[in-house]
Amino acid sequence: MKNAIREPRQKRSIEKKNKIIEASYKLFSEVGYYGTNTAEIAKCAGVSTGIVYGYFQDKRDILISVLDIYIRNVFDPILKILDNLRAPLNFELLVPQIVDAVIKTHKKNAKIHEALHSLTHTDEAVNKEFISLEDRITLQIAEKLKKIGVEIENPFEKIHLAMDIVQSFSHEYVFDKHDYIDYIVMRDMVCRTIINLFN
Amino acid sequence: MKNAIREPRQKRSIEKKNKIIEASYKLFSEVGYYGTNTAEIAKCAGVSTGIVYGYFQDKRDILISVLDIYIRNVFDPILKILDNLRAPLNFELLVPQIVDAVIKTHKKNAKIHEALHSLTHTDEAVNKEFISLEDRITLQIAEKLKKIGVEIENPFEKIHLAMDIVQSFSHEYVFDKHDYIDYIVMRDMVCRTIINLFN
Amino acid sequence: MKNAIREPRQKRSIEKKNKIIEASYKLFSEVGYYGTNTAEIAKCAGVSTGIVYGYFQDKRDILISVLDIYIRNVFDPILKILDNLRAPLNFELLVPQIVDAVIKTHKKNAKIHEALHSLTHTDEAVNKEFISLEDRITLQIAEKLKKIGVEIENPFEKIHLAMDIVQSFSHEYVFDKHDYIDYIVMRDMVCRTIINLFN
Amino acid sequence: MKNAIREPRQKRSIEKKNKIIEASYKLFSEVGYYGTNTAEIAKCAGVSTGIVYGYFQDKRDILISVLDIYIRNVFDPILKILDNLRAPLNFELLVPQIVDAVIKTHKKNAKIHEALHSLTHTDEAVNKEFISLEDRITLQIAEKLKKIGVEIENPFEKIHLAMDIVQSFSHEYVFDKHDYIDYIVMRDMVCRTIINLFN
DNA sequence: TATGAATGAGTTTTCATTCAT
DNA sequence: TATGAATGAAAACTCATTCAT
Repeated sequence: MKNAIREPRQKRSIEKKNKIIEASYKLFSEVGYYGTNTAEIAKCAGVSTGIVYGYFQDKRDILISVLDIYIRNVFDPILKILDNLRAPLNFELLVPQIVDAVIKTHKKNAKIHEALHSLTHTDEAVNKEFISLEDRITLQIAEKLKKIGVEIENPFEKIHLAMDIVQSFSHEYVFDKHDYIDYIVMRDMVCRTIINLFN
Repeated sequence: MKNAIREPRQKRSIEKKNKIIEASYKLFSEVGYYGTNTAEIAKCAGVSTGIVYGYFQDKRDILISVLDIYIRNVFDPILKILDNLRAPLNFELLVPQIVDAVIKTHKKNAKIHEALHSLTHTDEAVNKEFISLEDRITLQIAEKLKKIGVEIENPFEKIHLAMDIVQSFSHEYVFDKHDYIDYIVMRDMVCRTIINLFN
Repeated sequence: MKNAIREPRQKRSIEKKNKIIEASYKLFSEVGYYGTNTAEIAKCAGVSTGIVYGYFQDKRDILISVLDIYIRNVFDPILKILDNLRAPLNFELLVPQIVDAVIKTHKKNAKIHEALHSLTHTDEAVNKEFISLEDRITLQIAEKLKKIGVEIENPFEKIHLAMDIVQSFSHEYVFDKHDYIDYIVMRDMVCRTIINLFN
Repeated sequence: MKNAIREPRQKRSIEKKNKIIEASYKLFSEVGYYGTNTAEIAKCAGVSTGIVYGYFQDKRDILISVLDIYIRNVFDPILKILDNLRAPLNFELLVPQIVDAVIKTHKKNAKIHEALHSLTHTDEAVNKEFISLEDRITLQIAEKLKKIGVEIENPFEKIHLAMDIVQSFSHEYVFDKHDYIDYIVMRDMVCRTIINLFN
């Protein structure tokens, strides 16, 4: 039972563990996983290097915790939206609301999203977590729609496609990379496209 | 004149440089940039570790060369399609062809795409190269459409959105991550969506 | 008065100190001194890491306590045998008894013996303790023999040699390392050899 | 094929690898395996820390190489003695010669012997190597005796016991630990004991 | 040009010991 | 006395880059 990881129960400890996760979140966002070292994490969290390994097995274990936080940050707003969904659905009103919500979430999480998503290629656990996130979003939306009596042909494919579109658009929108694009126009275009998809 | 990088003129030298790029391409695809070290690159290319620094400033410089190749691999098929474009356009026929072409390209390049794209977050030059690629694709398509007399409202936004959709779908298609998705159904959905966008 | 080590007087304290020693004894036996860390000792003893330093100066100080116990475990059976020694000695009967007793002791202590003895090379105090143990065994046996009127030429050398032989044989016997050796035959050989030494 | 270990072919490289082994041999002898760190090994060998890992997988791999050298240093003199053995054997002359030879070998190797032997407890490979050494010595002696026509009852047990006696005595002799022992007297006693064993 | 051995700063990780509670 | 979280120095090991040949 070497290297037993403290599962902190006391408030102070939990706070310290969270500080380490927050520091890592921040640093991974800014300079990526490979650009961050454990000494910097410790320093940024205001703790010693040693205690980092009191709370986490290794550097990758911190990554997983950061990933957890990220996943929650992304998934929770979606759940909230779904909770408030009532029949009959007015897609004309609903879709823009959702698009704006996703943009808002993405604005807050874009950098850590990039940092974490860039690891899907080389870290199977991270990859799985992202896939699972997509699965959960798709399936929960499908379930909800069915529950409130909205009949859709090929619901999984439609929802998933819509999600992909909103996601990649949000990314474009947030990073505002191309000066020949009018992102307001593009936003409306995205909404229209998705509305058409569901009608 | 320290660190003067040879611009190889002799055939043998050019071949050697290409071998290094190919080896890197392969290794970056398989285990990513950070998972590859220069000794492995040299070994895989069949050259010495030292000579790598005869052809490249540093490891990142190899990355840039690999990126160039990748960009060309992705952009060339698009150029070819554009070259063959003649008015009047039949979107019903054209869009599926393009979608399938992008899928085909993506099948060949998906892994290196991930490896390289994951670096956009931390490497500004890589980031710019990806943005520029999108710019060039969007603008060239727009130009071509104009040239052959196809009038479209908000062409940049439409083309860019279409590109985003096709790209993210191709990624889904190639990695085939979700078992509840019928990717054939989804492909048709993507085509339909894009056709609607342009009509 | 920094680092003042408590000499535990209360019963509970003495018990706690003993628990730490026992835990260390066990762990040193299993994975050696360097393979054991103080956190494990504390955990195995059911105490906090901090209090270990209430009873011991440092990790090495625990080692010394473990060594003390070991020395006692080895020396006491010998004392008991010596106490029961009465003239005239029948070496034919006595030697096998002693050999079997040493084997028995060794069976119980072989692993901790190895763990501790392996430190004689780098820890002078441990080394001295082992030398002193041999000294005391040799001298006490010599004294006893003299006391009961057994005259032996070069008693120290003989006793010491006999002790060495019995010890190294016990080690062989306990670990049973060589399959081409019949350890029963070897045991009789050892007894015979020692009997001859003293006749 | 990460961390490929150089198998040095060039003379300079072999020399460097040997230097590292020699430095380790020296340091392990003086302060033991756990008292030596790789930086010190490198410094003592006059090389960089990095190149140590060019020649060896890890620190333990150096240990194994040191062990190999030690084994050879101990085994070769025995082989030489065996080679020169001719019937009829005069044990009265032969045994003292062997005892002195073993003492001589031990004088040269006692410290590294202790350092390496202390690891048998925690490193199975080291343990096996020591057992194998004893096996080879015992079996080769037995074989040789048979070859030159010397008939012995229970040869393996006798030879092994004799080896144990000589070994533990050599150890005593070299470290000269007990001032009440006359090691010259003890040496004769050892010789006598072994001669009796074989007659 | 080419080799591949060599460098050494930098990284992750461990653990005896201390200290706030 | 007792706790166990916290410290930080030190360890093993890696790898981009250089350099003697």
